[in-house]
Amino acid sequence: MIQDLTDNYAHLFEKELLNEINQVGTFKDIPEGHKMIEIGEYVRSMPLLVSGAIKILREDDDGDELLLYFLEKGDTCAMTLTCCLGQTKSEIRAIAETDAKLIMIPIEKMEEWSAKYKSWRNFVFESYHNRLNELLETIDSIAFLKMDERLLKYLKEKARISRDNIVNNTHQEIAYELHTSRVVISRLLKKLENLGKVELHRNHIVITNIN
Amino acid sequence: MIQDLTDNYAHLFEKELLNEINQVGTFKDIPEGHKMIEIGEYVRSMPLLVSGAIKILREDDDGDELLLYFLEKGDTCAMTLTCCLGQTKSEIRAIAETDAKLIMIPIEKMEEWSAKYKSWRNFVFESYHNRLNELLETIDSIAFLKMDERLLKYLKEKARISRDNIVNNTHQEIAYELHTSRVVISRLLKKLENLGKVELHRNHIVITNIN
DNA sequence: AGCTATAAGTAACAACTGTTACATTATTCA
DNA sequence: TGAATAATGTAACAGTTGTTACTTATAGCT
Repeated sequence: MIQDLTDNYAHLFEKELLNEINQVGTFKDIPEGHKMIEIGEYVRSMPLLVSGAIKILREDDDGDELLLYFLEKGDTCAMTLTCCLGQTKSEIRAIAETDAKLIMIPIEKMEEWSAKYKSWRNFVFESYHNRLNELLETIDSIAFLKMDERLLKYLKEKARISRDNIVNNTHQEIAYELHTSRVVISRLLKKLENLGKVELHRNHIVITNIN
Repeated sequence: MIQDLTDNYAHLFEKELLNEINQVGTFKDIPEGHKMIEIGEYVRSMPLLVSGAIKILREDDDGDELLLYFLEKGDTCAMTLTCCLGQTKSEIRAIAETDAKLIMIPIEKMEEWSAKYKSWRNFVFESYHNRLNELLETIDSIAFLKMDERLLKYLKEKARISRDNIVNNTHQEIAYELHTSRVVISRLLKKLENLGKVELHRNHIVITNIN
């Protein structure tokens, strides 16, 4: 675990804090698709993401989903932070987008380290900052873009995360995450294919032109 | 200023911190409509809202606006927090929705107080928490609601803030904040009037049925 | 190979939202 | 008062998105 810490967080935290993390943190391996947090749950520890990607989803009263953003290496879940600190229920669902490794920190340490380590405070503030900006990005997409632009942006983001320009999702799955219907996605994807931007296959889409 | 501090923040902060705020904070009176923060600006001090309401707006590349949420008594601007700490440009615009009073705290104190006072850290964390939840609410509205429902929600929120069930805006202004067109708003307002939910007048709307 | 389940393609239509154009009403101010 | 300006009402139409229904294609499995 020392190695993972060093690789990902050493530049952020002072040595003493790294040692503490190493002592009280527990390492976790999460398989792709695993549901890590469900809406309404209480969260008892804070994850530091070491590798992989986590997708964060919102749901409305009818059970309709919406993808908010992805967490990646070096990120932590600001929503979890607020849940831990405020002892409130989770407002979001977290699912492993890829296999992921993370370090879990018991919530008791949060307050202690915030008082003790400037680097920890900065990390927490920075996390909030990043998450606010992600949410603003999401709002921009929903409010200002049409569905075809949102779809393209979504595909590029997915391709970036999988690192091979392939999106391993069915049209139905994409429709869920963008909160629209399968037929709409199929229609728009076909247009994108005609424009030479993607190649459509069963269960996956190849992004041919990343720009 | 002591009085304002006591009324609004005394239950949050320890005595020593209140004294410090009183020493370094400067009191500001803001008239309705005043633009407090513009997108792209650097922010050099942090506002504690004592009375009134501030509206927080997002803008896209074409200059189209969208209302994100309102700040009210006891709130601070989490966006400003991140700007101050990270020395980054503002992602949002802030305009006084009503006359407002606030206390400005120089950013240098942020780090110092975060180390020194638990109550300050809690306040900052709580602010982030609240702002994240406001943004989630905003996302819910845009993503899951149709325009008529968004409009009704908007009117109720405005009425709550003005405390007299009157929304002092033109259809055009409402259209800007919801990022749609004047004609759409006029059309939907007329429907709401026919349903007995509002009374339409020139330059203002009376909410007759708050439920 | 042939059956089954799942994924994707497509047409037709409905609903909602956005746009243009113009009429009507209210307010301001010279 | 009367002209100019701003706000609202309304119709007609266009574009986008959502829905239904059905067809076709593909992968997995016996």
